[in-house]
Order: sequence, then C-alpha cells, then structure tokens
Amino acid sequence: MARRRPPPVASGDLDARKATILRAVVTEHVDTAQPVGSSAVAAATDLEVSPATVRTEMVALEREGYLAQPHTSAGRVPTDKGYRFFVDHLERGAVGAAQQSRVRDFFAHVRGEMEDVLEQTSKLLSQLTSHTSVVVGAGHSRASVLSVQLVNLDAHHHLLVTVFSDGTVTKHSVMDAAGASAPDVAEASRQLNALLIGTTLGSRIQVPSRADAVARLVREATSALHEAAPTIEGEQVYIGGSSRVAEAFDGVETVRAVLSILEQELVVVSLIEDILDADVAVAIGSEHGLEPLSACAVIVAPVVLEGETVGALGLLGPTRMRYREVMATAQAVSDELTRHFGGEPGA
Amino acid sequence: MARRRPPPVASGDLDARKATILRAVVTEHVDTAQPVGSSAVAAATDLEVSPATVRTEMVALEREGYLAQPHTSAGRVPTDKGYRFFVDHLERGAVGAAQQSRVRDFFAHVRGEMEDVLEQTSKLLSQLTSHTSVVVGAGHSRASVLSVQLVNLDAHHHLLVTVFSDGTVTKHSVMDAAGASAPDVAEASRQLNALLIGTTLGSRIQVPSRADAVARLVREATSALHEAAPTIEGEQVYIGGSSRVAEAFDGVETVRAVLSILEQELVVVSLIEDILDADVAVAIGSEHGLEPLSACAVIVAPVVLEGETVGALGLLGPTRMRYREVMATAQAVSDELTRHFGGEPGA
DNA sequence: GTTAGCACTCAAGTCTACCGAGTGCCAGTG
DNA sequence: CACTGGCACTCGGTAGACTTGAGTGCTAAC
Repeated sequence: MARRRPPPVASGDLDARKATILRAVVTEHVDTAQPVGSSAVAAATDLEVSPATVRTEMVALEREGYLAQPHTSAGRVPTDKGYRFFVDHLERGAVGAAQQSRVRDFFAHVRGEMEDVLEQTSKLLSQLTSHTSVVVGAGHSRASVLSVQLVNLDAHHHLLVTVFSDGTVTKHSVMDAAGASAPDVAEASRQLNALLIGTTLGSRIQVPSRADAVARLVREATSALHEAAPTIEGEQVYIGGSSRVAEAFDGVETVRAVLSILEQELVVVSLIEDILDADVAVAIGSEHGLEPLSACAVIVAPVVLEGETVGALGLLGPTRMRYREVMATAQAVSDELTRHFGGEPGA
Repeated sequence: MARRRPPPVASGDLDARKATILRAVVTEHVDTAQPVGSSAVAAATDLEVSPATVRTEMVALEREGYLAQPHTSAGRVPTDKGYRFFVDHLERGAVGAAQQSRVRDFFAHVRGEMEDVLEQTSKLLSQLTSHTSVVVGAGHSRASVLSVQLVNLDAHHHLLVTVFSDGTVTKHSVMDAAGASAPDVAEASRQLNALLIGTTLGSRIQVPSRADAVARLVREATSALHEAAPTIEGEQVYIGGSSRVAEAFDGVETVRAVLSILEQELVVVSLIEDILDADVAVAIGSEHGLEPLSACAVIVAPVVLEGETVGALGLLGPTRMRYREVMATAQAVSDELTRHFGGEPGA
C-alpha cells in the first residue's frame, strides 16, 4: 500500500511496472488461452499492488496498443505489438536438458544424405515444439559442376546426370529424335564434361554448332541443364507436423488457410527468406504481411556454414506460443545442424 | 407386421425400389449434408409413391444396415454399408468435357522428370476434385543399374551416383577415412561399373577383398548402395491439397487425425497398396481398417505400364462424396498418366 | 500514487416454451 | 394386400427471459 517512487529502470519504452504487467498478461494468456484479468495479474506478479492499480496500467497499455479487450467486461489479451515487446525483451532462455539431449542424440544417430537429414530434422523440430516446422535447404546456385554424365536410356532418350560441388545431384531428360549410337553418346558425355566441369549454373557456355549427332546431343544436354536452372536452384522445402496446425487454431477456416499457404512451397520459402533478411528471429501476426497467417507467429533460425547461409529452419504456431522455449529449441537445433554439416561435409 | 414375400427384381440383395430409395438418400445427403426425410426422397425419385410408403421402406433399409438415423425425429443418413451399395451399383459415369479437356491440356503441357510430373499430377487431382490427393510412384526394386559413377567431393568424401533403367537416379555418400587419390577413385568407378551394370538392387555382388584403396572404395560403395536398398525401393509419395481436409470435416479433431495419417508416408503407401491389392477402387469408412480415417472414403486407381503396376493415385475425402464424378476423374487422370508415360518412356 | 468500493457491462449458462421436420402406427381404400 | 392419408408423438433447434459472475471504469478516500 505505502507509496514509493516509481522504479526508474525503463525497459524499452515501457516503464518497468508496465513491462512486468505486460509480461504477466502474455505468460498467463499463453498458459490459459483466456483473457487475463487485473486480479490474475496482481496475483501472478511480485509487484504487490492491488488489482485496481493494475487496471489503470492496463488501460494505459491498451491505449498504447499492447493489449486489447475482446469485449468490455472481459480481461485483456496481448496484441501483436504486445507479443512483439514480449519477445524483444525476452532474456534468452536455455533449452531444457531433456530436449538438449534429444537433439544431441538425434544428430548423433542420423545418417544419410543432406536431403534425408533435413527431412528428419523437420520431424524432430515439430515433435520437440508441438508446432509445424519448415526446413529449407538453400539452392545450389553458386555450386559448381563436379561431373556430368550422359546415360543412354533407349534409342531416343538419354539422361543427363549432373553432380555439383555441394553434393547435390540433378537429372534431366535429353531427347534426340534422330537417334545416336552408343559411342556418340559416350563422346558427347566426354565433351560435356570438358565443357561444364567447374562452371556454375549461371555461366554461359560455348556450345559446338556442328550438325553431327554428338554436337546435337551436347547442345540438347546443355540447354536442358540451363533451361531448368531456375527450378533446380529452387530450395528444397521440408514441412513437418502439418497436423499441428489443426491443434493450434480452432477455427476450421483458419486451419484451412494456413494449410493452404503451407502447400505453396514458393510462398513458404520467400516467407522464411524475408524474415531471415529482415534479420529478425520472429515474425508475429501480420508482421510478415501474409494475411492468412495473421494468427500465426513464425520463428526462424538460419543454418550458417562457413559464413554462408545454406538453409534455415522455421517454426509456425499460433501467436499464443511459448516463445522462450520454442526459440531456444530452434536455436539449439540450428546449432547442431550447423555442427553436423560443418563436421562432415557432403555427408 | 404382416409378412409378404419380397418383390422379385433384386439389384444386389435389395429390390429395385429399395435401391432407388437408397440411391436417392445418398445423392440427396451428398448434396445437402443433411439427414434426408421420406418426403424429400418421394419428391426426388420417380417412384410416384407417398412419403408413407417410402418410410416403410426406409425402416427396412435401416434394419438391414444401409441407413441410420441420427436421432428419432430426424431423416436418414447412409451408413458405410449404404455408400458401399451405392458405389457397387453405380453405372460408370464419364467425366465432363471441361474436366476432360483440362486433364488433356495438363498432360499436353506438362514437362520434366517423372517425379515432377507425379507431383504436378497430385496438384491437378486435388484441384479437379476438391479433395486431397495422393500419388504414389512405385519403387524401382526391379529396375537394373544402367550406370554408376563415383565422384570425388573431397579427400575423404565421395558420392556414388547410380542411374537405373527406369530413369531414376540415386546418390550415396561414401566415406573413406584413409583417403584415396583421384586415379584411385576413377579406377574404383570403372570397376563399380563393371560390377554393377545390369544388376538389380536385390542381387548379391562379389566384391574384391583386397586391401588397397581401390578395393576399399569399391566395397564401401557397394555396401552403401545395398544397405540403403530398402529405403530407395521405397515409393515416392506426393500429396496434394492437404488443406482440403479442413474443408471436408468440421470436427477439428478429425482434421488433425487425418492430417496426422497423411504425414506418415509409409502408412499412406500401404493403405493405397492394400486397397489396390484387394482390387477395389474405393474404400469407404472403416473398410480399410485405419481407425482415424473412418470418416473418409479413399478412391484408388492404378497406373499400369506394360502390364505392370508402376504407381497409383488416390483421392481422399469424406464418405459424403460425389463418388461418380471423383471416380471418373481418377480414372481419366490414371488413363492419361499411363498414356503419358507409355508414349514417351523416361521423359 | 494507490486503493477500496461500487455501479455497470456483457458473455455464457440455464430454463422455458415452442416450432416444425420427421417419424411410426393405423385404419381405410382401390 | 400394397398403398395412402391421417394423426399422435418425438426431439433437435431456436428464441426469449433470467441469472450469474468475471471483469471493468470511475471515484472518493487514504
């Protein structure tokens, strides 16, 4: 009851008490999924003030846009701005021992190609967090060609198999209506190797203009490779736990909208990249500009290898989310993933 | 109460009038999503009987398990058995001209590798039917090796790239702690070719037991290939329109359960294969034994190439589904898909 | 500045009544 | 004897009236 001066330290542009109250509203609301009333806040904090005092502060917080009231006689709910403040002033939490060891364990035992690992990782992430996860493996636009090979399927069909320096492999059909002999194909394969090894997909190649079968094959093959370039560069996307979407939102329409977005890989990739570019770890509500995801928060962590961002992982859940835990998990997995690939390149 | 003999003409084990009534209930219920009353049936059919008569028949149909009543004073709803009768006695419908041309158009313009085509096809299917689609590409367990190549990534890492006769390409990491020179790798690659070309994944290979670098590489590579065999054989699965699940069911829990099943590729594949094996085109409700899908119907069509089932496509929706249209679409797409791959192998 | 007190608001729950779609049964009819 | 019209009955759904209670905003007092 007795009055002392307001505690000086301001956190952001909110005085300490407002910040405490806002934090309490967020944590409480995340727990209960219900609007939070002034007395609940008073009880949850160590401010030792009466609900009435909390109420005045909450009015201010609402006026400043951090809180909202579903209706007059209900408690308060955090707005996107409120969540934003919350995560911006979150002290970095460590991930629990159990989780930590589960992540370690996973990466100790996971085997197989990069693609498989990333897919498994997306499953791991969604299991750990109970949210939908997205793992993006960067395209290999800057990777150079290590080897190409033209393989004979039948008289008129060949397959161009290309191996890149980042360990990815692509294939392209090459059709040849006129037909070519096996030695011709072998010779074309040899010439393609000479032509393409060391180049990247962006670079332009000098192709032979002769009219013989070998030259024709070489031309066909290189054009198949370069025409498809934009698509191959395309990142791989792995989505884990999409069923979690149905748990996160109770409006069927919201579920449908979110799932619908997740189906569009291009949209998902650019969403993740945008958040990554903006150098934020979290996009809350409508911050990312995708209207159907305005009820979601997206947490992103990059996977950096040798100073280069080679991928990213994302977690998508309702704005009402345990940011601390989920962010810590994302960080932990991202770290381990980096270590995993840093330790054994190409595997 | 009075007992008379059942009217002669039976369609299946139902007399003609009961069948008509059952059909009417199904079509009406599919349209309206509401229980169907006797007068609605009387109006919808050309039986020219009064609702009262329809009612007596419906009582019989209910007793025999074709219809059910949500509650005493409601209309009737088809049971799984009712739907089963309906689809079993469905005259094969043709797909509409608009759809037909859309399918044609799709396959006329689609380009790229088999994998891409299948993925696109799953999207097409879900767009055409408004249901979730599954496209399964059979594994290449019986395909033989056309070519293998060992590519040097760095001192201790190599990549085994294998091309199969069905046009699929796999890659496997091969580690070599001791290190090998570039000529060694080339030599190993040559030997692997000699060893593996023409074999299938099942066949056992005689590997050299010498201790030199080349032999070591050859051993490592073959074992990598064969260890992974069960996984590579694994079919590819493409799921399209998973957001449709949210439209089909209004219980959030059902949506979650169905999505959860769809996430498990193995389960999906074996579901489709089971239905295919049982030689039925449709599994309704609990017929397939997957409890979480008991509110679903699954329509399956095989993709047959040269007498061999090389894949399948499935459509998953609520039991309350337009079977005629959806089955016709599945058939049409399956046909075109067969033609597409039959016409231009490997492309 | 803080608080207790109080009047006020409003979603949610309960109760009642009622409507109407649909049924099952039965007696009458061609 | 199959069909029908008539009728009493059932029961989900809706609407309105009332109550409850959580939570608020305001204000006067400390």
